[in-house]
Amino acid sequence: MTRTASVASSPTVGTDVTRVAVSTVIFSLRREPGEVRPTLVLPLVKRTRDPYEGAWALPGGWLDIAENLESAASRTLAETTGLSPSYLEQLYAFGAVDRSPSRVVSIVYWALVREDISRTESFENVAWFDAASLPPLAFDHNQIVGYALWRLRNKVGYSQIAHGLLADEFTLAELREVYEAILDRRLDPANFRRQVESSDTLLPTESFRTGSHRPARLYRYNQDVELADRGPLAH
Amino acid sequence: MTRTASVASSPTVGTDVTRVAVSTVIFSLRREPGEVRPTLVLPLVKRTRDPYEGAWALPGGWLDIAENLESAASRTLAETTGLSPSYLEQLYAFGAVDRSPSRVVSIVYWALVREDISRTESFENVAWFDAASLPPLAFDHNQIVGYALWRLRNKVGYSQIAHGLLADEFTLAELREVYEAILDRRLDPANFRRQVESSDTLLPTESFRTGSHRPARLYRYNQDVELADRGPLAH
DNA sequence: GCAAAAGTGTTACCTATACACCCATGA
DNA sequence: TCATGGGTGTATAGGTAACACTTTTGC
Repeated sequence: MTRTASVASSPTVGTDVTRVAVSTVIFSLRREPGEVRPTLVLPLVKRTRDPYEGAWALPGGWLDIAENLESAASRTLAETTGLSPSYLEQLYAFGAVDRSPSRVVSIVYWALVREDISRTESFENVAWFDAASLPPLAFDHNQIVGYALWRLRNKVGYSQIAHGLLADEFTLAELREVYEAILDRRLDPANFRRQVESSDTLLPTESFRTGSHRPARLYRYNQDVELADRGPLAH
Repeated sequence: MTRTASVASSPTVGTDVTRVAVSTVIFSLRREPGEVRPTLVLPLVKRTRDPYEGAWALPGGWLDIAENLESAASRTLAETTGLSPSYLEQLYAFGAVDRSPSRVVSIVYWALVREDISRTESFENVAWFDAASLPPLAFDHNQIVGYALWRLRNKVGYSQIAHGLLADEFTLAELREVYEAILDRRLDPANFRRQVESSDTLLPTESFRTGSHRPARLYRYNQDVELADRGPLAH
């Protein structure tokens, strides 16, 4: 099934006011059959009108007058990808006067989507890109993605956020590969195991992933601990 | 000299659109003559109109159509306190539908001002409060200040931000007292000295602060290192 | 058996912390 | 000289990183 990604239309007010948009940098993981390590990918929308017609841009839309910021992020995320995020956090408010021909303040969120459901539907005008090698994007969106990547790499170091990219059950090697893809460096399997086991965030199951060499125990994410601190509104 | 703190008037558009405001949580330090340790203080503005008329609120104002976000924060900060900040960083964008009778998205910044210049002028309708014991504020401003305090305490742990509260030259004890006031706990003077000396952020001078017991060497902040990472726009 | 990944043990090193101790000044 | 803060030395504990080693599977 193919749907058309919704394209935001301008609000009814004129261009002499500041308009508020909400965009989201959506990260997921793709494991190519031949590839050794998974890669970080994100969905972009091809613009169908000026400015930057034809260029790729972050999914987003105008903030509705009766809509909370995070609701707008969830809504535009669902409209673009048909997915619901496992993690959603405000990134930054971009409001430079010259970032768009008309005055637009963009409240940007960033999100994680689990890999097992991240390719179930495809939408027109939407494509997934390798986060490490993006084309020139519309507006200041390259800068925004760069900052989101920086935040993700930072946060993976002191929170349990990597779980947000994995399916329900996973091996320690799979979890380590997520860290390696985000941080772009190898981690010692032995030390990684000890660190993550001592953090009380994993629940071992009695199942094993078999198929190659010695079977690896499957773990489940401990729902009792938050993935990460999501800001001032996460009480 | 006494000036009147400017009170923002509504933009010319109607109430059926989302308006963008910019507010700032401004931290400074006050050393009471009798007190042992300095306390963290912040300026608030008494509202002169509905909603929340008579209540204390964060300094701020409406975003001008041709004004960058950070410029608006600097402008309202200067209008309220007559000061320019030693540090200014975006905190968060607050946009819940019910946070104000009309729809307002507030881009909130937080700032540090040096103590030696933080009381040079006084403005009507402005008062400085102990950051640890605030009265009930207008809108969601108590929540906002709480988050700013959390961010300040966090950032003081991994950046050189405490220098932003001190004058040009200072002793290690004075710097330590800033940390103690922010973190609200005592720090070992010996270990504090070693940590800060090994971080390459201080330049020793040949001057000494005298007047009590053994004179203490004065240090200067090393301008080569940034106070802290200020976000995606600080290139 | 052999290769390779799963999983365990051991060690070196670095940093945070606690605290004993000496130094220099004002009163 | 004594009290007090400035400043140095040192021992300990906890955590990170490197890496040798054992276990268990597929082929």
